[in-house]
This record gives sequence, structure tokens and C-alpha cells, in this order.
Amino acid sequence: MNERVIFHIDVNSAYLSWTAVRMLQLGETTEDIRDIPSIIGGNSDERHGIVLAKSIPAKKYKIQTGEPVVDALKKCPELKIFKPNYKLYMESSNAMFNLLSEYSPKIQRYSVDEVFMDVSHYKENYIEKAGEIQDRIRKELGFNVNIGISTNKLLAKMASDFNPKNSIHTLFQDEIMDKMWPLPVEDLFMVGKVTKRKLDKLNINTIGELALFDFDILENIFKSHGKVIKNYANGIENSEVKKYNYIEVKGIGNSTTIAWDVISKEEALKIILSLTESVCSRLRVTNSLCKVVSVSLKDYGFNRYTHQRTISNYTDSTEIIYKELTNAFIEIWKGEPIKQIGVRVTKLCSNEFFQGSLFDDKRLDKQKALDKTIDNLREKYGKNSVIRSTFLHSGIKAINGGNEESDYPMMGSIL
DNA sequence: TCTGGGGTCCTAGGACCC
DNA sequence: TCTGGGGTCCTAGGACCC
Repeated sequence: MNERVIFHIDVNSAYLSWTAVRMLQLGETTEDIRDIPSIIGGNSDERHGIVLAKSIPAKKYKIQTGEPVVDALKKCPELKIFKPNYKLYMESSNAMFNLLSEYSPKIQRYSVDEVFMDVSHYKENYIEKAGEIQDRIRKELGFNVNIGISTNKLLAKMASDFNPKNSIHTLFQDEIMDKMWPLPVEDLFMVGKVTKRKLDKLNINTIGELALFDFDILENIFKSHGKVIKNYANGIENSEVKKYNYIEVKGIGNSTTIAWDVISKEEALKIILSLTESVCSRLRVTNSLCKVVSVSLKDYGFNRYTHQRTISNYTDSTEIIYKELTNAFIEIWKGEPIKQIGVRVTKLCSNEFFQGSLFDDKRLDKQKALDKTIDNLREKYGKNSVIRSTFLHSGIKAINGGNEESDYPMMGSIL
């Protein structure tokens, strides 16, 4: 079998870079926010905003992705904060994807700012091509990317994480020992906080130590995950670069953290309804139906619990799904103050097989027509053009959530 | 440090069937 | 009646990713 050549392209501080480029393009500023301490922060007006992306100067103040905006400001009072703009990110991501598509038909969007591509057809000149891609993205789109190169997706991804930023790195099989094995074990893809803690106990500190560790012991402790990380540490991974539109979405969900204590059933149900509205409209936009609905709650101790219910028939009806979620909520809520509420639908299928006979029921037909009409109005006049009267003066957003990023499927845990 | 929001996959236990 | 073993489905929770 011929060896493959895989690229992993990763945008350097994507959200911040894209915001910087747009501001310069619009002439809003002559200052490049990549050169000053700056962050993209979520919902800084509410209490729960966190840092989504940071500039390199901000990094010098030890500001970290994921930490509360409030804390970041303490570390650097002159920090400039910008709101996230997911529409812009999708546009930027699309522009990069289109450019990259010129180089290979086997191209997989892994997340909003990461792409895998199989470029095995560039036999000898792949390094040159990587340089060309990097230059073109910088000149035509205005931002920097890292490119990792190897024979499989895992190694390409590990390589694109290497420093410095804005660079091209290879990580072929014969380079694993030198370039990957000395790294701390938590740098390995799929080694998170919990796995790291267990590896500590085994005195496994580097990727190399994991690679050489006894397999039976790992399998005993980590079950199937043991095999995954042992293989990854040895650079073994052979999944295909999947054309992204072939991957189906497994579930659709939205959740929200509430700025106040939710202690009444009525209030909680209103929030659930607002989340249901956005989940169901996403369901209908993708021509999908669902069979399982679940509600998840987080209390103030940050304990999360979920409850799911199976519906007798596949549906995309806001009314039916909301009714099931209401029941699910009543069944689990213990009456304690709630900090976060989430709604999710799974067991999806395409609606094309369900048109006609199954919807002979006149009442269902009517509901379907109503949902469709509302979707159309919202698309035409904005999502708040039609809102339920229950939300008037409630202080709760009529439609909560949505996901501009999910116009394409997201990543899975297996590359 | 006091923690957003979107996902996927895996596991274990219970229900139910043959 | 109180006993097998295998298979599948459902549900809750946990771990990981961006």
C-alpha cells in the first residue's frame, strides 16, 4: 500500500484572528488587535462570560482560554474584549475551506478552524504545496495557519500543534521518537484531565513512556480507551479523511446558563420551551426527525443530571417535543435552584421516508403546517418576528440557543 | 480559578425476549 | 417454579474534543 500524505490545517487563535482581519477590512481601526492584549469573550455583560480566544500579547499576562473574563481583567486591566461573532467565523471558515478545496477533493472539516486533507497526489512536493497554501491564506484571507504533515490524521494533527505558530511541521513515523515521545502525556490527543491523573499514578509522564507501557495494564485500567491512547502514543491511527458532508449528525441540542436562580417550574419550562424552539427549527432545517428527547440540568454545585424519553413516533413538531420534555423535566427536577438547562434530541432520521401516510392524521398535518409557516416567517423577518405570548415581559429570550457553527457536522472523538 | 456551549463515543446496569 | 445464558434495547453518567 502506498503511504498517504495528510495535512492538518489549524488557524492560529481563530476567533481573534478573524475578528482582527474583519476590523481592519472594515476600517474600524488601524490597530491590529492581534498585536495588543485582547480577547474574544462570551457574554461579558452577564456574569458567566469566559475567554474564548486570546492574542499573543494577552497570553503574556497568563490569560487562559476558558477562564472567566472577570479574572482575565484582573490580570490585565487594559485588556480589550471583543464579542464573539459566529457568522463571521463561519464565513472565514468557508473561505478557507473553499481555498483548500482547490488542492484536494478528499477534505474534511474537523471543526470551525481545523481541516484535514489527503494530498497523497503531491508525491514529492508536498512541503512546497504546504508553503503555497500557507502563503495564499495569509495573502488572500489575512490570517495565519499551522500545517501539520504526516501519513495519518493523528500525527498530522499532533504536528500542527507544534510551536512556533504560523509554521509547517512534519511528524512521520521515523520522527515520532524525537518529536513526539518527549512531550508531556497530556499533549496527546484523547488524554484529558481524568486520564492524565490516572497516568500520573502509573508514573507515566511522557508520550514515550505511554507508548512503551505494558498494554494489559492499560487495558485493565482504561478499557477500550487504553488501546486508543496506547496506539496514538505509537502513532498508530488509520481512519480515512472523510468528506464532511457524508457524516451525519447524531443529535441536536441547545443549553443555556441562567443569570439568576431558577426555582419555579413555570420559569424552567419557559426556558425549556425557548430552547425547544431553536432545537426544533434546526431539526426542521436539516430535514430531520427525532425519536428521543432529553433534558439536562445543572445545579449550583455544578452537578449535572439528565433524563431522556423515547417518543413513540419520529417527529419534528415543536409541540410534541416540548410536551415530552415537560414530562421529562417534571420527572427529574428535585426542586433545587437550577443554574443551567439543556435540551437535546437524538435518534435522528431523515424526514423523507415519513412524508405521506404517517402524517395522514389531520391534527399532525395542521401542526406541521404551522411549524413550517413560523419557520418561514422567522427566516424572512428574523427569528424574533414570531414569538409566543408566554414570553412577553418574562425576561426570557423567546428563542434560546441556535448554532451557526453546526451548518456542517462537528468532529467525533475518533478522528 | 469557580467554571460556555456545541458535540461524540463508551460503559454499566436493568428490562425484556427467546 | 427460581433456574441458564445470550442477545438487544434503553437509560444515565462519564470522558473527551473544539
